[in-house]
Amino acid sequence: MTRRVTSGTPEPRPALTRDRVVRAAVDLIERDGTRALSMRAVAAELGVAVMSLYNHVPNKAALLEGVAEHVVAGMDLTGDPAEHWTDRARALARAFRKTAHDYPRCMTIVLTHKVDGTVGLRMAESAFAIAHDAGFDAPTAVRITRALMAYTLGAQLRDAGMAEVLDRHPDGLFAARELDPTRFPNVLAAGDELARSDPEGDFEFGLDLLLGAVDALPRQVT
Amino acid sequence: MTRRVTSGTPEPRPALTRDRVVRAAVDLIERDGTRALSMRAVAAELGVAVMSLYNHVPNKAALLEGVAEHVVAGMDLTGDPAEHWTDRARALARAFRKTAHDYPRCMTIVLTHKVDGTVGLRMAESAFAIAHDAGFDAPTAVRITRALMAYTLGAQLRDAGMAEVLDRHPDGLFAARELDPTRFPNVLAAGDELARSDPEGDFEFGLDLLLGAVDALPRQVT
DNA sequence: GGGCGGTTACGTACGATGTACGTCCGGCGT
DNA sequence: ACGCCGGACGTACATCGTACGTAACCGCCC
Repeated sequence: MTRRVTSGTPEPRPALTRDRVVRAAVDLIERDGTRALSMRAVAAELGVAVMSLYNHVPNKAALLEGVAEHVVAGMDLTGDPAEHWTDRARALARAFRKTAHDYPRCMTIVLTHKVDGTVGLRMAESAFAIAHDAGFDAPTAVRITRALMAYTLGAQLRDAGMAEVLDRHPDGLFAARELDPTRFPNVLAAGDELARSDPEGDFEFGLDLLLGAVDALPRQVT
Repeated sequence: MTRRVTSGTPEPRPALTRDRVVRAAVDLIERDGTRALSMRAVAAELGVAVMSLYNHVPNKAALLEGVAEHVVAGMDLTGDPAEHWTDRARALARAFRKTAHDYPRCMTIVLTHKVDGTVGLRMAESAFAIAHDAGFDAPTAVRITRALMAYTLGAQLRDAGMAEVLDRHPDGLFAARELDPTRFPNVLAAGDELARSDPEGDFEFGLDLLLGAVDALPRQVT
């Protein structure tokens, strides 16, 4: 069926590679959703037999892990050390948000599978460097980094869930449901204010609060 | 094989119910992990044929949804309105953390499947009531609520990932890996400080920062 | 009491999925 | 020249979710 590569005849098949497998998985996830990711689908995407994938990826879990790593590896974490540290932290968070915007479906993989490992290490390194340059001692810098990451991760998780729900019920969130006014007086009072969707604004609001509070913390005695 | 309930013979089978199905799923998840949850396993847990479950649950996704709802429904969200609003918010966040501690594996289901819907509504209602009582106008209260929920969710997500990684590599996080000192100078400098695991302390640290910052915000003109 | 319709438990069966295993082939070292 | 080894492939199987048809049981009306 499929011919092999021979020296004389240039083949359009560019040799299977772990990177190509991962990349195909990323494309497939972004196009058809995570639910549609199967080894067979990835193989079809590459025009390859299913079992050939296992020469480059031990199993599906590892493939997911590879997807997560690939996505975070694409983040631009470089910042200007001359800027105020809060601006550097903001830039870091926004870099995360940018790739979350570029790879929305893969990002949920990242959130659920790989808060740890080499993935988190890249972000942790950058964040920790910033906190350290800001003058905090190591224990405080660790806590600061963790708080900022928690907030950033959580905001992303919320936005992802919100987006998923929005395209499942294109009309407002509360149009379909009947809310018991005695159990939910405040959300009903808030009304369409809760339905308003401004993920970036919401994110920046909380980020400003958090960064402001951190910046007001006492520094290490030097 | 299995006899039916007849009026004369009292059977130990207490009638299949959606609630019993969901409860069995919760137990199974907490005992054997989310990976082990299958319709067949749930049926076996209840001593029931597989297809009988579908009389009470339309499909597996709905069962997961039921699990999430069950877990959040068990949260004690009652607070003392007389307390300072920041303490009420703290109590709310701690209530979430408590059920996260009681149902660690189910909580990841909640995080990934149900940030929205009735689940979130209960927390949103309580949180929004607190923010409203604190004197903020509706738009600000919404943003405050979202920021606090983002932080809480993110912290929980991080802790879950951390816990999972810790029991996969019982020895330290960095013992196994070789870290490139040129790429990760700061995390290496931090050393075992990063390996320290104090989820509650970390969580309270960030929560205090966030709540303090929010409390310093200007209130609605009344 | 005796059908009887609706509800619920059940068994069978099918398509899809992850992957273990054996085979085969092309290029490279000797 | 020849063996060998890594990678591509096909087959096969266990397991999954669930569509469908069947049968047992309930309460009800005559």
